[in-house]
Amino acid sequence: MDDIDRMLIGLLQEDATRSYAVLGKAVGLSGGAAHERVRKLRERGVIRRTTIEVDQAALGRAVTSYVMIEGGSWMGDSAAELAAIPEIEEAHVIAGPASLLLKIRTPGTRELQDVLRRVFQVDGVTGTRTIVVLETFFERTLK
Amino acid sequence: MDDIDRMLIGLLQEDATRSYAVLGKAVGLSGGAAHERVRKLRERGVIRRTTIEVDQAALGRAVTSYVMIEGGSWMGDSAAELAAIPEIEEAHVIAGPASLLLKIRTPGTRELQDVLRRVFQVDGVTGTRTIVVLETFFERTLK
DNA sequence: TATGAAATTGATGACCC
DNA sequence: GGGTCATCAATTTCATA
Repeated sequence: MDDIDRMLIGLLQEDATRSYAVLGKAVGLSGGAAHERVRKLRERGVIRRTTIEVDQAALGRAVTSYVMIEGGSWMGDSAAELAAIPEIEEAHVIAGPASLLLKIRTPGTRELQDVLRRVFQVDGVTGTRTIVVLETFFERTLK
Repeated sequence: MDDIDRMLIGLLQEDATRSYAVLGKAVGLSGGAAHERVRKLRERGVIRRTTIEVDQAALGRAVTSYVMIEGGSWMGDSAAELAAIPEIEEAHVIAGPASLLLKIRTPGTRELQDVLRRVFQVDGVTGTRTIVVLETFFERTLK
C-alpha cells in the first residue's frame, strides 16, 4: 500500500472504465504494471468490486430516511433479519441512546411506514425514531 | 425504463466488469442491444458512473460516525463549506430536532474531534450530537 | 515488481431488419 | 429498438530482466 496504490484507487473511484494504459501513464508506470497492482488490490480485498453508481430517485426510491432503533442485544440473527428487508441500505450498531442505525430508501413515506412495521417485528426492537431526509447536499466517495 | 433496463442495472451493480455479450445473454438480447441500452441509461443519468467499492478500513478510515447538527438556515453556502471537509461522506438536510445529518469517516476518534471542530465553525451551526458506529452489519447497494 | 510484446477477448460503429 | 458483422481497442498472459 504505497502512494501509487492510493493514486490508482482514487483514479478508479472517479472512473473505473479507464484503461490500464491510461492508469499507468497517470501514475508513471507501464500499463502492465498498473494492471498487476490493481489485480493485487482486488486480491487483497482493498478493492471490493467494480460497480455502477445509480440515481436512486430515477429508480423510484425518492425518500431517504434514517431510523434509530432502541432495543436489546443483537446477538441472534438480527443482522440477517434486517438484511432480509430490501429497503434497508445500511445497518450499524451504534453507541448512544439508541443502539442501531438504519439507512432506508423507499419510493415514498407510505412505503417507509411498511418498512418500519417490518423493522418493529425484528427480535429485540423496542422502539424506533425516524429521521426523514428533506434534501441531500451530497453523497460522495471519499478520496 | 422497463424490466430489462432494471435487470441490466442490477447486473452491473453486482459486477460492472461484465462484458456486454454476457449482459445481453443474461437479459435475452444481443451484446450490441445491451450495449445500446446501457449507453442510454448513462446518457439519461440513471447510471451516474462506473466506480470501485473500496474497503475503507484498509485505507485507514476505521471509524464511521454520524453527526446531527442543530442550527439555523442553510441558505448560504453551508453545503460548500461542508463539502470542503474531506472526511464528510454525506450531508443531508433532515426533518426533526436537528437539521443536518453528516456521515463522517476518520482513522480514529482523535481525528473525529478535529472534524467536529471544523464543523462547528461552519456558518449557522449551534450544536452537534455525535453517534459513533461500533459495528457495521452491512453497507450495501440496493437492487 | 516492472517492462514490452503476443494472443485473446471485448467494445464500437455501420448497415439492415 | 434490435441483430449481425467488421474493425479497432483493451485486457490478460508470458518471457525477460
